[in-house]
Amino acid sequence: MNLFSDIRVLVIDSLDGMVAEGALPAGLKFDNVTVEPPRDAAHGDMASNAAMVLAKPAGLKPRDIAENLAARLEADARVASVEVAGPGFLNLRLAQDVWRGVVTHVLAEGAEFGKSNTGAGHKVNVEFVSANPTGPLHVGHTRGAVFGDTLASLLSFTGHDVTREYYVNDAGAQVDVLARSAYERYREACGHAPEIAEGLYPGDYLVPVGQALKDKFGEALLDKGEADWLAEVREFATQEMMALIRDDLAAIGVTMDRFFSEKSLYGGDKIEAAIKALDDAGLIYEGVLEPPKGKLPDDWEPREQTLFRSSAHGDDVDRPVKKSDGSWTYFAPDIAYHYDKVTRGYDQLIDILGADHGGYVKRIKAVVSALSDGRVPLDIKLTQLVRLYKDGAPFKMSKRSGNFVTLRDVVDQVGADVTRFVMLTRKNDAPLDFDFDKVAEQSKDNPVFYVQYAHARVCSVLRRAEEASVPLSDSANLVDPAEFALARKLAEWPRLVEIAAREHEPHRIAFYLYDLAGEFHALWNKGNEFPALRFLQDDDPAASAAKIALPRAVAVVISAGLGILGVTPATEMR
RNA sequence: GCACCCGUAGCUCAGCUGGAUAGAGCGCUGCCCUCCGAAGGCAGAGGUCGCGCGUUCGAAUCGCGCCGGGUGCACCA
Repeated sequence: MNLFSDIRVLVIDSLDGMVAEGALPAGLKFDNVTVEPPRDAAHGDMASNAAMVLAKPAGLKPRDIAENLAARLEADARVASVEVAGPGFLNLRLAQDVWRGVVTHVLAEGAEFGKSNTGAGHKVNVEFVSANPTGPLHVGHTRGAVFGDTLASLLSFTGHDVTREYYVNDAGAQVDVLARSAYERYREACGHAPEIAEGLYPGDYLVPVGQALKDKFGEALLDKGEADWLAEVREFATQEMMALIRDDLAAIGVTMDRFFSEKSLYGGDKIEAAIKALDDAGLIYEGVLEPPKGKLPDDWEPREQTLFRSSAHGDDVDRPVKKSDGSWTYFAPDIAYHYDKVTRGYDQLIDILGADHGGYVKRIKAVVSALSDGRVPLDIKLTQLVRLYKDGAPFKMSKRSGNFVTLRDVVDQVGADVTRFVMLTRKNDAPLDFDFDKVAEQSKDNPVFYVQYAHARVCSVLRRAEEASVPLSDSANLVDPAEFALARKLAEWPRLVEIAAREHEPHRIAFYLYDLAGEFHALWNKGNEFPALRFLQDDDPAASAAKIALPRAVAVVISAGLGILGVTPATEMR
């Protein structure tokens, strides 16, 4: 149930009625008619722009349309009053029983409230994290992990068939570097001093891998040349790293449905098939790229290469798929991977990348557009930097020394719930400050706490209600403006979910929950001043039951919202 | 030089397929516990929505051009 779309249906029906009676010309499109919560509560519960958007095509004055429409809307039992305001807004006030009904409805629906079937029959693939299997996940990956996982949950909530997928870059030069780094740790385990050359991965996390190699191979690899051990060590170390990464993901509650190996694209004809598909579309040719203007690399030389005409699908320039020596570029397996996704029958692809990969967006979109004939939309979401603060000062990370803050560090210090919520307190494309001290704080400055506290307060009330043998009733008794405001906020939940899912913006859930908690805390405190507004009415179980329905409904929605975010709702916070 | 992202209150940021007098938190000022959890709440001050054109009944939102900040820019993955 979405109260806003319900009322919009009422508006559209009324407009149809006007058409039937000749008050409006036939053939009007009502697509642009909206029913929304007004920014200013003084404008009522809902506002519609119907009269304004229809005035021109209908050749009528907005206010004339509005007044006719208003009279029709007022005939509906749900509508208490309608006023025509400003240039032709319709400001609706709904009957008090509608808001009481919202509470009842929320309680009846429980965790189902706000779910929708807008995504029914839609297969969506969300690819995220996809970090190189060369070490543990760090904070930047954490943001992408939380964002992707939450978006996936949100899309499930709206009925989509969602696949969470991780693309494993297990075929490039970086896994050779991993293998060499692990080999040094292996030598170390065998009693030799390791030589961690410049360019190798220095992190301690490879020490146990070295030990494991020794356990497996004994000292058999020591005398061999690199050519003889590289493949085996690479395979082993990559497996170990993926195990590490899976554990990291599990630590913040992320479970992938599928890990797609880049290596699996080689050897068969996967890449060849993908390139052929492009070729069949006339998008592959041999050519020489122009040097970039204004920034000429020192070693520029014209080279004839196999190129993908990505510029035909929105990219700025064409992109090489083969190097001048005939081997594939890194881009070629990316093409094959997205081709694979397209052929797996998804209706929508979503890639979540770090902002430093912004330069690849157009070419990948070009690939999907070309290979799906424009049928499969690809949305690429970039997640901006996470800036760490500790004791009020920026926390420096140095990749070169292997001294970076890992996902594990963060989760160990502040917990998965807090980490997840905080990662969504900014829009994905805005930089995020992550302050270890602020985030651990239990005060209203900390949005996670603020929302959790609201939920815990409801649970506290319910515990007391049980002690006082207050029966639970789904019928709410709302009288005060603060109570109606809260019910109104609850009614926005399904609409908010719909928008967040459509825009692929899970942060909206976090912001909504913060607002909802704010309305709840306001009402709670009003009970200090006006005892009649307290949820528990002394020695009056029936009155208490009617008052408790509203906070119970709040808890239902907070719980559902936090569920999408992957955060546990706290029942007490002592 | 080109592309993408960002520019909203002193600070950090929201802002709904374009809607009315642009919001929140922090900070600042002043208040509220014989009272369900004050780990909370209420009120006040504070803004040329970077700038300029344009589209529109209506622009923070859409288009174009500037200015400022970030990121990325040939066979490296």
